[in-house]
Amino acid sequence: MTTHPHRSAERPRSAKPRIERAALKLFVDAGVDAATTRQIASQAGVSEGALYRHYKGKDELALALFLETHNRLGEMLGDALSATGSVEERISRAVSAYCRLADEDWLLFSFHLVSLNRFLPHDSRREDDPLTRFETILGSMMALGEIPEADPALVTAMCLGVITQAGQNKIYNRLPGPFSAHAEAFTRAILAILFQK
Amino acid sequence: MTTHPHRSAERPRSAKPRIERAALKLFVDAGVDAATTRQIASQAGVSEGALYRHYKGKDELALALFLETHNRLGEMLGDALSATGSVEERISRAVSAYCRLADEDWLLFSFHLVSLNRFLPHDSRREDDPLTRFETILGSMMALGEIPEADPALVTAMCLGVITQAGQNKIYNRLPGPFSAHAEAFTRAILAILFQK
DNA sequence: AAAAAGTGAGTAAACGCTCACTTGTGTGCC
DNA sequence: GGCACACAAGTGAGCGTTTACTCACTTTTT
Repeated sequence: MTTHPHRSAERPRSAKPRIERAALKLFVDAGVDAATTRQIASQAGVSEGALYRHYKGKDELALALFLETHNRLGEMLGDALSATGSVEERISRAVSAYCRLADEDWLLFSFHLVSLNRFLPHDSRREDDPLTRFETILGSMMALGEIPEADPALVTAMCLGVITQAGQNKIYNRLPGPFSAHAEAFTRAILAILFQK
Repeated sequence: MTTHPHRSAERPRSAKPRIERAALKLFVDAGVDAATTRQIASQAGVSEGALYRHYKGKDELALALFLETHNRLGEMLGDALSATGSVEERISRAVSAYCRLADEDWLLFSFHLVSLNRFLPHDSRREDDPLTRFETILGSMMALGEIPEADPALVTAMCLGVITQAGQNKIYNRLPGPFSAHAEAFTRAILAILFQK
């Protein structure tokens, strides 16, 4: 009677979450390649073999953790940006949602940020990729005359850079406090880029 | 008589440059950890031992290649931003110099961009760090009333993000052409962020 | 002829992963 | 309810492979 199908998370029913947290921490601090399966198991307080009951291997574990954020980000951006409302409102909602996701689980989020280089090139321009989503929607905003015409790929990069670089700097401890604290500043900066001159 | 103190680069006097180019390519494509010394040597067309005549090991090689860009960037930003002229002129010069550096040796530049995560945390807030340089100068611009007051750390992140994310996207082949082609757009975006509202 | 650069087989260590085994957990049967 | 059973979860010593690096030696440069 210690385990039910819908038991809440009072006591760890399995080692899986602890393995994931330990892996995340090591992946962010040392990199996926440098973090060893032994370190992950040790940090999680389980044996090395336990990892392989839940994942085929270290790479699959890393990919799963990356996609957890990546896919949520893709959906979230799609929802927020294609909703109704003015451009200002839509951008503001997207930025807020992004920041909320970051604060909700900063470790998971920062792993996504630092490992984009590892996984994104393989993610060859999927339709539901956050970057592609943003670019597509900016393109349609331009076509509708809601924002000035420009190179969508370039504007996308510049707008997203406002937030991603802030995230990087937060990882380097150069930006204190919750990420959401800067949501309004991000929104205004992005709008300034979109409507510049 | 095939080698002089100031012989130009017609024929490789040593394997060092070829090792560096091979390492750069592998480091960018696969990551520093995943690239093996055997691969580097093979790609460079030399034996594995040759690497150790020029560097203590793989890590030192990677760090040297990183610092080559990092230090130049630090000097360059200091020069451009602390020069005379209007804010617009100084920002424009800094951006142009940054883009020129990128185009001059894109491989070396992109290695710097993708490996910031590996080396910057250890680079604990050096005075001549590009990021710190930019932040310091933005702070003094604010103190002089040249740009509106704001959190310098946050504004620095947002401004640099405009360029760094564009660089990342160029690495992912999402931005064709030379990096300098976007210098003017970068400058305008940064100025829009600085002078927003 | 001395020094620097290059060679490549060899080494010790570390890695991801396996597997025979033990432990824990929920289920059907009486 | 109690018990045997099936299966999922966890263990950790051990395996094969790969790795960064060394070193005695050869070649090239000055």
